[in-house]
Amino acid sequence: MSDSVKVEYNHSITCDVGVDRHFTKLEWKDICSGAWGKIEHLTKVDLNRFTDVTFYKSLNKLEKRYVNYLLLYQRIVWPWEDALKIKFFTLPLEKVNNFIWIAEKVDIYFGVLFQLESNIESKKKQFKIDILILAFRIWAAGYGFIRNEGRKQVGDDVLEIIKKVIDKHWSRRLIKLSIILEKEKESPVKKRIIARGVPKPKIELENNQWKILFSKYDSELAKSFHDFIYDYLLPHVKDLDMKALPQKVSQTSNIRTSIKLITFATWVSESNLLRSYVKLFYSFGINSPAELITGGIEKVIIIINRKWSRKKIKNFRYVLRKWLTYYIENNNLNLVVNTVIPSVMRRQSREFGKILNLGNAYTLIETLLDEQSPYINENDLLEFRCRRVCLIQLATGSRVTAVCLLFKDCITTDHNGDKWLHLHKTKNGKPQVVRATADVQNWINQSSKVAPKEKVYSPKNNNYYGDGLTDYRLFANTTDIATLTSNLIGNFLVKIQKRLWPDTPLNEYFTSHDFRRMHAIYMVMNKKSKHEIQDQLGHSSPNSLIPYIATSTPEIQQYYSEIYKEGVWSNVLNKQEEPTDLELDPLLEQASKVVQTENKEQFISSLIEKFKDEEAEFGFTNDASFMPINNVSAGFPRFTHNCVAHEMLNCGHTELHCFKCNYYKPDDDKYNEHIAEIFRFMLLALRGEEMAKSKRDSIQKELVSIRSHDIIELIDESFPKLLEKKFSITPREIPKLKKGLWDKAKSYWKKHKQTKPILTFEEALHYLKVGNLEWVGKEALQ
DNA sequence: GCTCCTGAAACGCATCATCG
DNA sequence: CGATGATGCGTTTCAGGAGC
Repeated sequence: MSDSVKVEYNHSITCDVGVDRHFTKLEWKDICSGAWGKIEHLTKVDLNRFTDVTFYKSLNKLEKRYVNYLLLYQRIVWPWEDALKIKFFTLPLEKVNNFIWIAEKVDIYFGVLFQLESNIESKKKQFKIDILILAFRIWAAGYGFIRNEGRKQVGDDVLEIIKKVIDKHWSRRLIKLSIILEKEKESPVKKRIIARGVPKPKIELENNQWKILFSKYDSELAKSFHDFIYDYLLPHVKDLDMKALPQKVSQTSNIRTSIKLITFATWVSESNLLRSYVKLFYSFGINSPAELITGGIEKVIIIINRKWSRKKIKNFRYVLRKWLTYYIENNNLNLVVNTVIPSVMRRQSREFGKILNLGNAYTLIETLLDEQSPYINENDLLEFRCRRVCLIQLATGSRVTAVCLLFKDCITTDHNGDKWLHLHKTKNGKPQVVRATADVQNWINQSSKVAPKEKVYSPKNNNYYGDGLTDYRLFANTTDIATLTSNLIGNFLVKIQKRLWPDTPLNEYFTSHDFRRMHAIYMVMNKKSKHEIQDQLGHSSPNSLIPYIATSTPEIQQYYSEIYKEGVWSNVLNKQEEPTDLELDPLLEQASKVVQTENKEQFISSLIEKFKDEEAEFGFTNDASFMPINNVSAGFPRFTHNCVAHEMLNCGHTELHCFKCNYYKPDDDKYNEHIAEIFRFMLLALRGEEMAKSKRDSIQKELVSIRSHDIIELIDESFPKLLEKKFSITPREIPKLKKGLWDKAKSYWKKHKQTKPILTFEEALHYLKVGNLEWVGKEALQ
């Protein structure tokens, strides 16, 4: 009888898994064959004792082996803390289905998990062992991977528990394991473990920031700013996921609802600004809207005008005007925004047109093109992807995010057989199509081979300007969970440039946007039409081209002048100038010698061809990486109320134009200030004359400088108009005053032209006052 | 003027390399 | 295998450039 039982036993169930009992002698013989006598006494001990690690440790080697087998057959279950630390001992894992299953899955998914190392057998072997160790540890805690394997199954909740308990050393294996389980339908796991937390929604971060602010600055003003940001501005954010909102947004009926929709990014930046202003105003002792409106803001503006950059001041005025509009309407105040925060009509000198070191650009491009460059690790998935993103950007002139978010099927073929690249996410919202050269097609093919296998979601309301879509993409970050971001491209570029030129300061490194600039320069040099360039760069306004062509080659200057003629510059200067009569400095002459190649389609190769021999001459040419467009850095404070011209009427382009304009109404008490401003223009005229003599002196920087004689003419016109009509000075006195001021300017120029040729407005005012020039003061005349 | 996006920098933590 | 220090990825914040 016992024989028949044995046969039956061996035949069907072999040995029960996951039951609360010891092994029988028969079972033991079957699974381990031997030494029953040495461990038989353990079968009399209560099973619960074996879940105690200290008890386990007190056992001898053979006795421990018995416990190991209890674990293998899940007769006992250890707590997570202990189970996840079990050292692996050679147990016949193949006897349990759970392990056979996972071993098979490792074979299947290794290539997916390690795309660039799928052929390395040793790595695969080691990885399999690691996963089996981990699987056994989880098993020891009572969990199997699929139904009917083990006491319970590993689900998403269990993975979270393991993640918390597991040793750091093992966490990355757990992550890989979770990816396998996620992909397998037999496993209840739905979501893999993510190494780093998913980026928090930006709205949550903003909420936290406001909370922190209120804990320190719980003022009426902070409350008002907060209400503006949340009650008024937030409902105007387009594509906002309303589930993410912290509370119901209250709609007040008397608020204008017809404002333009803004993006989430704009909302975030204005929220940021207002929070920083709460702190700023607090330091001025201003903590309520009332204090702000009744002179507070003016006090602050005077201080920040000295300290802050123009951009920052502009933001300050802009955002506060926006808030004030809301505040006035919301409280039915009888106030005009412009009187509280007047808009400044100060003429601003603009700086743009980054000068690229084309010699280094050549090196960088060559490195990126080199399939076996020692500077780039093609076996690193991230570097592999980043290299191709940069090249595609270079070849198409697209923006970095547009390339990072590309879909897998971004290339289409038209009826002529031409290939086109679809950039579905662009800055201006309109999808863009550009020609895909053979190079581009090649890079996209290579990328698609290691592209993420799953759809990748790109959230819209976070830091990275996503497209809000879940789709098959060409690129992704190292985990394939999230999209490649501009930040990662930036890191990549810094990394390889550190390897390329370790001694070069970081601020001279190329950024991803420089690829767009290089592309634009290339097109300009190849005499592409403006429309072609606009199309390629996806610009809708010709003005946007200026930053890309305000660099320094003759061809580029040609474009410069054409755009200039179209009147783009009319806001800055009034006199149209022909750049043809400008002297080229030696660098520019070099550039003019660059030979044109006709092969326009293969952009990269011809670009390299072009710069190869010019490397030495194309180094950084000066210390400034930005070219000042105009050498009058204006400083004269002029407010809107001074100009009573209709706002659509362009009242002039420099202060001098304003001074002679009939619509100009200066403040009576600002006579000295106006004289000081004219004084500055006199200095400028003198400087121009001097420069005309020494000619070649840095013509590049003076491309659009105001000619001396124009200035002198303007001074001649504005002097009588301003002084006679606005400040009621008799015509007889005016020539005397003018001559006096000219003399003063000339003597200043003689003395200080080497050390300080240009004065800011405030310096000029100070100089005139302290230099005993009472005779220019109005009081002196009376 | 108004809006959208890039880029620098700081931080925090995962991962790598190495060793006992 | 685990401890340790170094490296570097990814997140977050902020300033200001780019585009219309």
